[in-house]
Amino acid sequence: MPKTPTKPASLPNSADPDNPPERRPPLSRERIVRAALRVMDEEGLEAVSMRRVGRELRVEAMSLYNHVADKEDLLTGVIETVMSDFEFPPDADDWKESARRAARAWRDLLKAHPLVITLMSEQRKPMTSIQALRPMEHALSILRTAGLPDGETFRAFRAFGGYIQGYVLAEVANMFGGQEVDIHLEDIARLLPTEELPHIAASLPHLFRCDFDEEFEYGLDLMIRGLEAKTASGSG
Amino acid sequence: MPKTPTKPASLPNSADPDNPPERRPPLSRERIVRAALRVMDEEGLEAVSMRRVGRELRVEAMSLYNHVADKEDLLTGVIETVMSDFEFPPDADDWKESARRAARAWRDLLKAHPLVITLMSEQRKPMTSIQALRPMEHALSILRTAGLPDGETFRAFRAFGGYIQGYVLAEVANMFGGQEVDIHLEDIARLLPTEELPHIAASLPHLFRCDFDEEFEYGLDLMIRGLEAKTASGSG
DNA sequence: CGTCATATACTTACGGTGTCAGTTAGTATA
DNA sequence: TATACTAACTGACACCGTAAGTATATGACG
Repeated sequence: MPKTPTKPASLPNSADPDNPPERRPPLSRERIVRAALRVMDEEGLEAVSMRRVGRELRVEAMSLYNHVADKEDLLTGVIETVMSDFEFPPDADDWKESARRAARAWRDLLKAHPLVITLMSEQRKPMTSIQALRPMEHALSILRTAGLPDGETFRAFRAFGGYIQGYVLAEVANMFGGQEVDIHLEDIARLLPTEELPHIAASLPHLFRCDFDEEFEYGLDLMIRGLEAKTASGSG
Repeated sequence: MPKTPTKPASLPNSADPDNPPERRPPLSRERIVRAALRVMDEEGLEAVSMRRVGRELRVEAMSLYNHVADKEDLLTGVIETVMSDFEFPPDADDWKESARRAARAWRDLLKAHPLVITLMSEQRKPMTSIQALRPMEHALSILRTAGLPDGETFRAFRAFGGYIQGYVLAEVANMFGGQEVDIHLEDIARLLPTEELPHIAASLPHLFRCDFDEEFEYGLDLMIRGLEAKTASGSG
């Protein structure tokens, strides 16, 4: 008996006296994307399925397709939404300080949703929405004030951007250790061929108890000093 | 008729006169991992399924489980295999040149298998196999010769490593454009709100026709100069 | 009121996924 | 020859993205 509507479920039923209307707010791309982001943050990237997002909104998976083209479109929306949450720090007098602030803000954003970086890595297409481009515009404007020749601004942006993304990726992915994997790393520390990998062995304590904030600043300093040296000595 | 063995298939049949033995080489973790790497390189990350890898080796998916614990283990193996293909460049007299060579080798490796970077981003666990650690050891040994104080070597490694990974990630993921997406980017160039994003608009030509090799060297130079400045002026 | 159009949510179904559990065949040893 | 072991295969389950079709609520217009 496939067609016995035992009850009209409890869906949008405008005239049902006993139970209240119980109208869910209407679906929208915004609500769907936010739900997907929530699921991603709380349960991981693998958990983000159309069915799971639908359940989050108490809706069947196929209903989502009224608002997003497909799953890839949904994930693109997630990236754009995260980008649009970028908090622009106030400009400082010194371009170096402005650059530092922007870099920190960028890192904070990526760390607030550690999986977007994997998402971007999977999508492999440039970000085109205006919200996603605004932080980039901000960064370019700062680098301009560093006195770079016209064609070099974008190079510097790529260099800084690369560093920030790469650093955070290594950080959140636990690529070279970190507090969260201490026990495991201490195990491998025991059976590490110390004579074959002496420098790694020597670095092990720094691998364990590293202050990521401090180390991030260190690399940032490297880039800024390098840029400074370059602008001082003319175009390299 | 589920149980009529019409033929013993053509599996390891030691005594079959008409058709030759046709013995496939025995399965092994190595062969499986290499097959997975091949599928990944040729058909993308999504294509790497147990069934697909099995088909590659003319074997059912479940047979792979005799040699790998699960899919994650297989993918870990892929990463380790790629790492073990790292080609150590000869050391130069100058540590700066050595660092440059190592950085290039690292980038070359990541670009040879552009999807391993996504893979590492997904795995989110440190690399522990000796092959995977050897390139890291090499990098650390170079940075030691730069005259860094003991505790700073690893920081510098993280900074350089972050830059390289991040740059290549942005490069292969087409995050900020590149030749492969020219047409698409030229489209968005037309409808870019130039007055709202002036610096991006000004950078568009560099976004289109950028020389990734050259830009990579630029950022590398930034880091090296920064490190130089730091070692010259004492511990920063 | 009736009726039609539109929008939006639901249902079904297909071929794919990872992998648990059970089966089979070929080989080495007792 | 009997036994044990290894390494392949088979079937099943619960999930996935999504094409195609169906049902219902709402608004427009008579």
